[in-house]
Amino acid sequence: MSDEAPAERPELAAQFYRLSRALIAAEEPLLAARGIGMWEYVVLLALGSAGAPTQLELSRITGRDKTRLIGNLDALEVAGLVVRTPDPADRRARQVRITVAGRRVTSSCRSAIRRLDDDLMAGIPPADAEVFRRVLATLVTAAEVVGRSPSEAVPGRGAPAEGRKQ
Amino acid sequence: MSDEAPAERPELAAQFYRLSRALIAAEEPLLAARGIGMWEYVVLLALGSAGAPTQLELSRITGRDKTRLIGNLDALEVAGLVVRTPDPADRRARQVRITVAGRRVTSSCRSAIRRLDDDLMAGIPPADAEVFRRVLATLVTAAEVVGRSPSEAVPGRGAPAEGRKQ
DNA sequence: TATTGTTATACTCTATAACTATA
DNA sequence: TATAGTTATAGAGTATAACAATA
Repeated sequence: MSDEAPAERPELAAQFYRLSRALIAAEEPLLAARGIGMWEYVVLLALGSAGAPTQLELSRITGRDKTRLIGNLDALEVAGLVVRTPDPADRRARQVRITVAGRRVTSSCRSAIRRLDDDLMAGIPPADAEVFRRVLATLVTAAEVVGRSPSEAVPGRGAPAEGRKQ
Repeated sequence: MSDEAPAERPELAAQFYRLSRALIAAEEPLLAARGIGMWEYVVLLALGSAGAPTQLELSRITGRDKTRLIGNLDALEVAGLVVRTPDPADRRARQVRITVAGRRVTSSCRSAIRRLDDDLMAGIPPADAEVFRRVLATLVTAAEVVGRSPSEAVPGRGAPAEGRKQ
C-alpha cells in the first residue's frame, strides 16, 4: 500500500493513444494524396479480402456504423473505387465490390503506410521488433475482453457517481 | 519488388488505435466511479508532478487546448481536487495546485489503471513484456517525428488532391 | 500593443431516430 | 412486422475567434 515510489511506469493507454494519433496524422496526407480518407481506406482494405458483402455485412466487418459507412461508399463509388449493385437475392440489399482501380489505390496506400511503419520501427533491433509485433498482436486480441474482467468492479462507495456533466 | 504475397503484416496504426480505444473505454468507468473524466485525470497526473503551473503552462504540459482545459479545471475545482489562486507575480494568471483530495483520487485512479494494464499483459511472458515496454517507450518518443521524414512526399501526380469533401 | 483567462461561435464526428422500399 | 439502406436531427468534441483584465 505504501507506494511512495510510483515506479514511474507509463500507462499503456496513454502510450497507445499518442502512437495512434501520431501515426494516423502522418498517414492522412498520404491517403489524401491518393484521394481517400482514413475510413475509406479501411473500407477498401476490408473489401480486398471479402468477396461482395452487403453494406450491413461490411458495417459489421469494419466495425463502422452503417449510417456513416454510406458517405464513405458514396465517395468511393463516385471515385470509381467500388461499385454497388443490387443483391439479386434480396432487392433491399446492395452488394459492394472493389474495382480494379480500387485495388490499385489500396495497394498504393498500403505500400506508403508500410513505409511509414518501417520508418517508425527503423531504430529497433530486429529481434526486439519481432517480439514487439508478436506481443502487440496478442494484446490486440486480448483488448477486446479487457475491462470485462472482474479485477475491479467499483471502488468503495456504492454510488456510481454517474451524472457527471464535465 | 514482386511482393505477390502481401505478408499480411498488420498495420501499426490500426493496432494502436484499437488498443487505445479498448483501454480508454475500459478505464472510463473506473475514472467515472471516482468522479472524474479521462482528461481530468490527465490534468491531475500532470499536476502531481508539476508544482503550481499557470493554466497556460498546464495547457502546454498536457497538450490540451487552453480553452478546453477550463471546463476540466472548473469541474476539478468544484470537486475540491484542485485550487486556482491568482499568481502574485502576474495578476492575469492563475496558479493551479492539486489538493490532498486530488492526490488521493489520482492515486486511486492510477492503481485501478495499473491493475487494468496488468490484466491486459497477464498472458505475456515477463521477458517479452519487458522488451515490449521498452520498444513501446522508444516508439512513443520516435512517433513525434514520424511523417516528417522524407521517406515519401507525395505520389506521382503533383496535385495534392486537396479539396475532398467526403 | 501583447498576454491570460474566459466566453462564444462554428465545424467535425458521432449516435440515434425517423423514413422508404422491400421482405 | 421486420429488415437494408438512406436521411435527418441532436449531441459530444474540437478549433478558432472574440472579449475583459492586466501587463
